[in-house]
Amino acid sequence: MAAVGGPDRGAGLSADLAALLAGPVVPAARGLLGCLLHAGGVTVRLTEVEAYAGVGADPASHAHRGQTPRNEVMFGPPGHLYVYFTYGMHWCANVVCGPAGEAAAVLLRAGEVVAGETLARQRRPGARAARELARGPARLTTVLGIDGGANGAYLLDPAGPIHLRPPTTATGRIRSGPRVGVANGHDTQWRFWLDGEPTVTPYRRHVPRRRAG
DNA sequence: AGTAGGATAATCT
DNA sequence: GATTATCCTACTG
Repeated sequence: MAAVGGPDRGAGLSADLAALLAGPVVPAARGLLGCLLHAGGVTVRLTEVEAYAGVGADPASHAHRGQTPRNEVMFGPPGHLYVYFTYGMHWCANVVCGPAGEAAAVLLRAGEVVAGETLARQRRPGARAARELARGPARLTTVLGIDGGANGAYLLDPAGPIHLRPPTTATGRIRSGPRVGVANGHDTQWRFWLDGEPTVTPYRRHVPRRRAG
């Protein structure tokens, strides 16, 4: 799919962000690129995201088979954080999109640490280059100190402990491709990233894990 | 550079 | 009981 969209000049207002998140998930995902997510004393500029649709529409979505205790937040109003635990050790964070009742969300895959780098490095002792700090969905939550306790947090209150702000600088060109690591729906090119950003993760296809023994 | 395997537990069937 | 929207280490070249 060809890259679409030019530079987004001028920082939008928080009201614009709320309207964006209340709309369809794909434009919302694109609009989240370049936004600043602040949590735990660290600020990250989002460089890579993935869109997930609601019930029945997207086999890769956690909401595909309907509401469960885990994905409950996805069914609520937009602008909240959906956090889930996976692979026995990793937390991943999503921004809920669309009107309440429609369970769409945008997975935050990677970002650039723009503030609080000292704290970020303390949380990720193994990281060497700065670009590695929040390069990957579980790394991003680690750097921000996000875990299950942040599930459901409202992101559009600038005074909140975890909040999202519109871009302060022009965002670059947006590119798109297949989503990373999903078992189904890999034909849908719902991964979006900022062209040329070093913090974007390399694409990896889903590889089924064979059980031991 | 790229690939392979292990870690480790909530969630859903 | 199988699967998982991942990451790290170790190995090969």
